Amino acid sequence: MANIRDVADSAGVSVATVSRTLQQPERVSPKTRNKVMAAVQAVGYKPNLMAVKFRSGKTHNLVVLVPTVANVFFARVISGMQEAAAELGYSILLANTLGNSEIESHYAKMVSTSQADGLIQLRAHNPFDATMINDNGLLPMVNACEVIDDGQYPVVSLDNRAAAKAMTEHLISLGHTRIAMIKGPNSSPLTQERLVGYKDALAQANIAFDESLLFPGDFTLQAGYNAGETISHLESRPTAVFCENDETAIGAMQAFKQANLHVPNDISVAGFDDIAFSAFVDPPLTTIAQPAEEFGRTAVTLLVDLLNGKIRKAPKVIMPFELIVRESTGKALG
Amino acid sequence: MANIRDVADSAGVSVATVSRTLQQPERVSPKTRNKVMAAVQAVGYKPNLMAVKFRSGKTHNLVVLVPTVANVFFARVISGMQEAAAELGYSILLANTLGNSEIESHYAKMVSTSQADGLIQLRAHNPFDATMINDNGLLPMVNACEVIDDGQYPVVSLDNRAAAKAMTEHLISLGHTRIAMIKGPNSSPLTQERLVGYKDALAQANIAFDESLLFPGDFTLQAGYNAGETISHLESRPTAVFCENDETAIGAMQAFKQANLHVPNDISVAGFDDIAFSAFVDPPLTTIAQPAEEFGRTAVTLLVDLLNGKIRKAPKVIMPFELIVRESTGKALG
DNA sequence: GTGAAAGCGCTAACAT
DNA sequence: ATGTTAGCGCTTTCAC
Repeated sequence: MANIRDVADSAGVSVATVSRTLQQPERVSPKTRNKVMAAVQAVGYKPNLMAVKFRSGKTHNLVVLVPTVANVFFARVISGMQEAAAELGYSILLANTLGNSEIESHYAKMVSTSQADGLIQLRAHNPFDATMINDNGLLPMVNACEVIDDGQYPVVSLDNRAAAKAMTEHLISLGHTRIAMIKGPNSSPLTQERLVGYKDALAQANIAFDESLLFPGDFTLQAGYNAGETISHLESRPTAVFCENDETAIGAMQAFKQANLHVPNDISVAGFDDIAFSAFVDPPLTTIAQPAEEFGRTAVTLLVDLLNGKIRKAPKVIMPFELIVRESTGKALG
Repeated sequence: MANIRDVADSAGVSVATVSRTLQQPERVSPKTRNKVMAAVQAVGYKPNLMAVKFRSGKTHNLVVLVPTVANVFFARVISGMQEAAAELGYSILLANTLGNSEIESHYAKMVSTSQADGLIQLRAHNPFDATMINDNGLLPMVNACEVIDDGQYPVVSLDNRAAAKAMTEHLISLGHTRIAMIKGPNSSPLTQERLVGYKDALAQANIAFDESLLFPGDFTLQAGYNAGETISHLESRPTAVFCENDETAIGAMQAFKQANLHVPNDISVAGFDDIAFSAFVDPPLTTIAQPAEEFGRTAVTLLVDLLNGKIRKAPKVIMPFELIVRESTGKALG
């Protein structure tokens, strides 16, 4: 592989001039600039960016920790990140962590070992341990989607409480009073916040909160199906089910159908996220739309600002949500 | 940040000894080894891996070109890649190319500029252009899932022809003779091969091939819906539809339902890929299961072998498929 | 405007 | 078993 010295020799200039021509062309006379460019072509020079990154101390790599890329919502977030990163001249190092702290730790180490400039975490968990903390204390990280809101790191999140309240209000406005909730893992702050929003709406409508209407889940189709089956066989069945994501809702709907329950006549079902599939299931799913791609774009932009020292203290960005009413929710009958 | 020299000074040894202790501990006496490890702790040393990669000429990064991470099947492939890469000590640089040659080219350049050791392409398109070819000619690449089979690069694929034939035979065995096909983009070799398999099965059963039974698509839910709508309104409707992926099939089923067509009584629907959603739609989808994660693992393993010179000429790996019969396909009625 | 030269942090001969 | 030393390819003062 031709290196910068070969170009210099071929052009009859010094390596410094070649470097300048490539980095700050305006500081080189047009004449030598042409000579250099010709030499670059002639020897087929391609800069060794590993050397550049090493020398400059900037890798222009960003590590992204995703609980699972197989989640359609995260896939959209990642798309947004890719776009923003490309525009800003950064590359994304994607880590599929499966929520495993060890895997997270492994990738987080890339920041402390100068392989990446910063990190984006999509889970409410600090991936850095004591050995990774650098001299200044905090490593550059942005926390998005599911966040730890302790003011240490910039955060991009949804007002999950308000969104859950909006959905619950929608259900209540249709006459439902026994509204079940299929939840995410209790370890997830998302779940906590949404539960509060759900209770807010109940309280506002003077409906007593009933703990027995809460069902466990983990954001998967299967978990939704399992909860749906349980709910189908309940003696005093709720008339509506609010699921914490669309996969869960789709799984639950499937269970209801197999139990010969009609959605929404026998039971209304609502989801969260508005993934593409939700518009194409039968009946189309009522859900909360989140600007997934925007989440990604914002997280990257924030991280790059952080790296460039353009941010004083950890900002907190709240993204907007939208209630999407489709046909899986209807009036409470009977 | 403490560097290797600081550790050496602190331990009272040379930098070479520190390097050896970290890379090949067996070549250092236990006594100095302990001294060095203590010093590493004391000064909080974290090796600058950018320097290591630069110096060693091996980045241990692999670029992966994915048409879209939002595709559930690719998400599974990526999961498999992550796993294998982690085991082999490599990191994945994921590029969401949206099938755009310029974006592909941008990321492919990472290989020729020493930012990554090799590349995995999931689309039938050579991402390298003339400026990227290195002295030896070919850059290290493995082509998986949708492949260009010209013998230049290692390939991991499915026997799409046989799989499509198997599915068509299944439909024929149920008594169907008018079997429509909702296709992928014509530019995709996948589509060509599957069409051949479909024709194979028809010919074998002495059913005339009818070009008017072919409908365009692009692997999305929406395309499936559109084709499904068209098919619903046909005067002489096919009794079965073979879709080139599950998203397309799910979109089509939705259109059939809205046209009051019952699946499978009025029309059978089959997909391809066996994504998670397919078992949770109504009715559950008959499809072809592909070992997605294995695709990813195999591609990574092959690429690493290639990088280590363990491969002479481009191997061709054919992954197994499995026909999954669920309830979306049934006997041809009437 | 251009060149000479010093290193970034590390590995790998080569010596001892 | 350990130390010395020469770079890897590039950027960046500091001279001229």
